[in-house]
Amino acid sequence: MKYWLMKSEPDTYSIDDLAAQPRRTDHWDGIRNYQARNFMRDEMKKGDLAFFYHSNCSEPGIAGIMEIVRDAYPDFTSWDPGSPYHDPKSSPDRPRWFMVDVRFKRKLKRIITLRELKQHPELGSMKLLQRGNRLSIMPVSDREWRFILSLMD
DNA sequence: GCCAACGTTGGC
DNA sequence: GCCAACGTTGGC
Repeated sequence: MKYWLMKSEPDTYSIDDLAAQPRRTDHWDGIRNYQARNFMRDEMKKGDLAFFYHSNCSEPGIAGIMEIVRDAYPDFTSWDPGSPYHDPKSSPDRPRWFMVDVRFKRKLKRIITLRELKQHPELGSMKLLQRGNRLSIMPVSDREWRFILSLMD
């Protein structure tokens, strides 16, 4: 079982939006970066856990935890001309982009902000904190996962 | 809104 | 295959 961090802009889709879905489950669409896609398609598996990270907002940070409940499958928004995520190079026959299904597990008692994460040397090698990092889906090590959760104690 | 850092595109 | 131009991400 692996751990992940997945970013979303809360103005577009927040952890509360996920929690409000039927069965608290939704598909994670719109990933249009190859590295993020490859993580999702090749390594992410049903049963994995992920931090829901709020990005590009007033308080960037980890807002909660969700579970991957379906392995990657083609992102159908990629061939929907009406979708903001439309990619003319993707089709049902030759899907270029993929998504997984995620289920809300819980919100953290408080948001663990990016600013706070940066203050811990234990997290120095975390991908999220690397210079210029723009990946929207990235692995989190077991140690980092446990350490981050311990910050709330 | 600014802008650094990056990824992608496309001419050559 | 190179690389300039462009578009996007995301913190601040």
